[in-house]
Amino acid sequence: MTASINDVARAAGVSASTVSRALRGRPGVSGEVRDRIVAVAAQLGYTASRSASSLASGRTHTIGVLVPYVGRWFFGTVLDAAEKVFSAAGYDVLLYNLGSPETRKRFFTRLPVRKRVDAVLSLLIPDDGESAALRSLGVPLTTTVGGPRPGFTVVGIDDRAGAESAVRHLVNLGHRRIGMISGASGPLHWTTPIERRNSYLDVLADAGIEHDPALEADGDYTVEGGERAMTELLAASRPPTAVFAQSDEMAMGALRALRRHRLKVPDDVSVVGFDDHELADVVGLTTVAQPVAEQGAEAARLLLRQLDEPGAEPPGHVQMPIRLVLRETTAPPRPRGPR
Amino acid sequence: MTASINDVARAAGVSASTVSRALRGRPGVSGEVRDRIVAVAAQLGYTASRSASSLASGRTHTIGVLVPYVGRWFFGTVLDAAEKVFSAAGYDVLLYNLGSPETRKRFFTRLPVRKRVDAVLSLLIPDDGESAALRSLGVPLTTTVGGPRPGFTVVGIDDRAGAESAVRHLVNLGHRRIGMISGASGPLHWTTPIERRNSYLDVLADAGIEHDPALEADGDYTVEGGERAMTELLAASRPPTAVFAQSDEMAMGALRALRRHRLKVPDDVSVVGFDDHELADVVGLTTVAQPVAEQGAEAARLLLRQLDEPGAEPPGHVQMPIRLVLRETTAPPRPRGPR
DNA sequence: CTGTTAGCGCATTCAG
DNA sequence: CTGAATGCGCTAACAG
Repeated sequence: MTASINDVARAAGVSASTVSRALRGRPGVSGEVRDRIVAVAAQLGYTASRSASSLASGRTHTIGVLVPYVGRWFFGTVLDAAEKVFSAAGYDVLLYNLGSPETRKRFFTRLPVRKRVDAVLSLLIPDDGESAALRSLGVPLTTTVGGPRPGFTVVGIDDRAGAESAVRHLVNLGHRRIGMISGASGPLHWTTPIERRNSYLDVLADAGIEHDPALEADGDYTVEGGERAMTELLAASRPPTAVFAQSDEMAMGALRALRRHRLKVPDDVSVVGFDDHELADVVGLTTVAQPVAEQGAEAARLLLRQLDEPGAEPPGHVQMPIRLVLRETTAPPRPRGPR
Repeated sequence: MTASINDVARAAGVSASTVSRALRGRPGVSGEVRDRIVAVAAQLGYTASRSASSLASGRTHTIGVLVPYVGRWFFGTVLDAAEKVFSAAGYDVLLYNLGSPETRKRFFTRLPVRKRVDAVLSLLIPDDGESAALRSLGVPLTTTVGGPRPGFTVVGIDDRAGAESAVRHLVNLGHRRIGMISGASGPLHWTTPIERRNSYLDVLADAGIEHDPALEADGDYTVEGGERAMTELLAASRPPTAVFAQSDEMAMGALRALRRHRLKVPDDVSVVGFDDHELADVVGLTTVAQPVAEQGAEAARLLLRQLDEPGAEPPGHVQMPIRLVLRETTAPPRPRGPR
């Protein structure tokens, strides 16, 4: 079997406690003894068992990260950045991929992170029951999505301002029939699509444009969904001349649908997305950029700070900047004439 | 604090051992008592501490997953699928994002998974030293990349056949100046780019086409790298009329470079990628499709099987099918005339 | 500065 | 079928 702390203690001619202290850099060990212990440990390939040390100390040096879809660009990017911060600080990451309602439900009823993590970073928005479950863990909680929540530190963006800049851009170009592809049927309690929709409605109202329900479709936050939604919109009696997609993935699906219908972008239809996906530039997509990796990194940092300073009051809500990136999928509507 | 096994035992009027047996579905507990214990545990919100149970039993119910870049589509997709299989079987996932040489080195010297996982799934190719370190863990090992390795079960694709189908497709279209964008400067011991390059050379030789080193460039497996590489190729004295990119992300970067140079695809230059990225269809990219999520799921299943049947000899190497997907970025070269 | 003594919470003998 | 003891490997409190 692999070496235990007692093996190291014996080999170094000291007690187990001294080994423990020495290896964790705690004070109370003379330099000479410490060096010897470190050398012996290295030579034996000793690593402390996290299970045992967690059990004894109550600290796990592990962060639980909850993600709806690791395969999705947005979440993968946030996770990547957050993991780097955690691992640099000596923390391991326990990953929970909670995309389907069943896995999600199972997670929150069994709560496998109990007694297993020092903190939780949630990339999904917990509903009230789920929030309560998480709070019952008694560890710091942070999320990168949705609005402020009691008991959570949230790092996010101003969704309303982002959506507003997108829709206003289309209005300013002269569009009057502006469609929207939303991501409404996503996870429960996902307020993002609602916020973005509200902005959309506000801008239309502000511009004196009457809202047409036939110009809204659900794209489920996926490429395929975006394609379906765009196809739906094109089937309307008076199709839109511009579309705001609530995510770049849906916008790309919309582009695909438009291409299949032999419609030119932006000549026939303008499209604006949201996220600034790494491939948005490849397809020339105009979009609302948000600092995705930075949100993950910042959320991780805030969580670590709470671990370091248990007393301090954590920040409730941090907002990162967004900005509209103009590319080639938006232009003024066709002068007039029949489509 | 949160309930312990003794709290449950006391509340149910039984001993801790009975609680342990009942909750884990072990035989030796009467139905009536079992029901009572389950009810009490649920009511108290009891979950066994993984640390304690690992320490006592030696089993962690945790899988370590090593990933070079979680943010990349390929790895995110593999991870997503693998995690679902693991969690469905009751295993948690400890994620290690080992993109940079430093984090990678630290991981393999400190080996934080020691005594912490029941098995390891590596989405990166360990070099010899790293392989030895992993083998020293004494747990089943599986990887989804690279060729067969002693001590590992590997689930992958036939890289040579994949690259061959891509390059042969270009040759069959009539191209003679065929460039390649490879991903050579990736992680150490990453044999994939080498295999694919060998195929490229073989097909050229087979078609009687002389290999021109000026037609090869390194794209680092990223969109930006692909763009840079394509720009390089276009600067050659006799630029290629077709390009094989070793990944879709690099192919998309190449498309961007071509667009910036006002070159038409496929009229001026044909492009074929590798992977069948979820957005390949959006940009109409011809590519070699590989079953990405399936590889993750299959690798996870094989690992679980080894955990269930410790005696059985694990399969050494499983190959998944690839296929060429024809879209709109490939066509015969321009008839003749000056470019 | 160092060693000794107790658990951390659970799974696993072994008795009964 | 059930309970009492024992120890997993480590850290923390206490002595010295």
